[in-house]
Amino acid sequence: MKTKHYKIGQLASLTGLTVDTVRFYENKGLVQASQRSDAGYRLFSADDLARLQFIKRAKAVGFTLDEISELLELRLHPDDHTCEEVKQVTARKVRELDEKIAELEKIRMSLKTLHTACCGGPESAEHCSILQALDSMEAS
Amino acid sequence: MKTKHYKIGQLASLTGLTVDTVRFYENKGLVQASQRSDAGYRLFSADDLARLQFIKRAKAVGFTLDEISELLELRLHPDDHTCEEVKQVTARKVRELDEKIAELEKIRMSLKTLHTACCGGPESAEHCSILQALDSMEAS
DNA sequence: TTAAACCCTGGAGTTAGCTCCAGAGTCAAG
DNA sequence: CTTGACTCTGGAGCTAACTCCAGGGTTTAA
Repeated sequence: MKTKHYKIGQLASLTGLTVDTVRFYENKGLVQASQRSDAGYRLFSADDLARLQFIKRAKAVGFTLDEISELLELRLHPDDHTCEEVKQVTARKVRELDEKIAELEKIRMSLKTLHTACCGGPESAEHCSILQALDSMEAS
Repeated sequence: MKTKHYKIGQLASLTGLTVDTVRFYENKGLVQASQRSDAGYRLFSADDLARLQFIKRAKAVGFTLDEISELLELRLHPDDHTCEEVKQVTARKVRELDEKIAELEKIRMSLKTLHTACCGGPESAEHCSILQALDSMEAS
C-alpha cells in the first residue's frame, strides 16, 4: 500500500502553478513536501496536492498569502478552532473589499467627471478642461 | 523683481509631500528644480510648485506616475496636442477602473457567499462550511 | 559661537508575489 | 551511452512608489 507521490513538475501541472511558485510557497511555509527521494527530489502526497488546491482557491477569492497561512492553520486543526473564528477571517476580508471598492468608485467618479467635461475634439489642448481641472482642483 | 523660491522642505510642506518624495519625483523626471543655490540646494519656482500640485491631484484620481508623466507632457505643450489625445488618457483609465472594480466585486460576491453560508457559532470548525467550500470549490 | 534644523548624494530596503538564472545533479527513452 | 527533460540550491531581479540611511555640508536663531 505505497501511496502515490508527485514530483514537483507533476504537482505543478495538476494545480496550474509553476514549479517556481510551488517552491516559493514551500519557502513561505504554506506547503511542505511530505518526503524527499534519495536524490533529494521533493515528493508530494495527495494531501499536499489538496493543500495547494486550497491555496489556489483561496487566492482566487482574494486572500493574501498571509491570510491563507491563517486559513491553512484553521483547516489543519479545525477542532481546535470555532466556526466563529473562521467567519471572522472572511468578515474582515469582505470589509476590506468593500472599502477598496468604495475607494475605487470614488476615484472613478472624479475621473468620469473630468472625462465627460472634455469636448474631446481635434482642437488644441490649450483650453482642455481636463488639464484645467487638474490645475485648479482641490488637493485631496 | 526677483521671483520667489522654495527650498525643498518648504515645497514639501506646501504640497504635503515629503522631501524624499520630491527628490524621488525629480529622479523620475516628473519635476526639475529650476535652479540650485550656491551650496547646491534645490530652488523651486512657483511653476514647480504648481507642477507638483498637479501631480498630487492626478495621483488622487488614480493615475500612475508613468501616466502622470504623459499628462505633464500634454500640460506643458498643450498646443502640440489635441483634446482628443487628452481625453483618450482618461478614457483608458476609466476603463481600467471599471475592470478592476468588476473584478473586486466578483471576488466580493464569492466571498460573501462563503461567509453567509457559515453558521459562525462557537462550535468546532470541523464542519465549517467556509473551509469545506474552499476544499471543494472549482479552481478558477 | 554653537546647536538645531536644514540640505546634499548615492544607494539600500520595503511590500507582495512571484520569476528567472547559473551551475550542478538525476532520470528516462531510444 | 547519450541526449534531453527534469530537479536541486541560493540568490538576484521584477513592479510601484516610495522610505530610510550614512556621512557629509549649510543656515539660522539664540
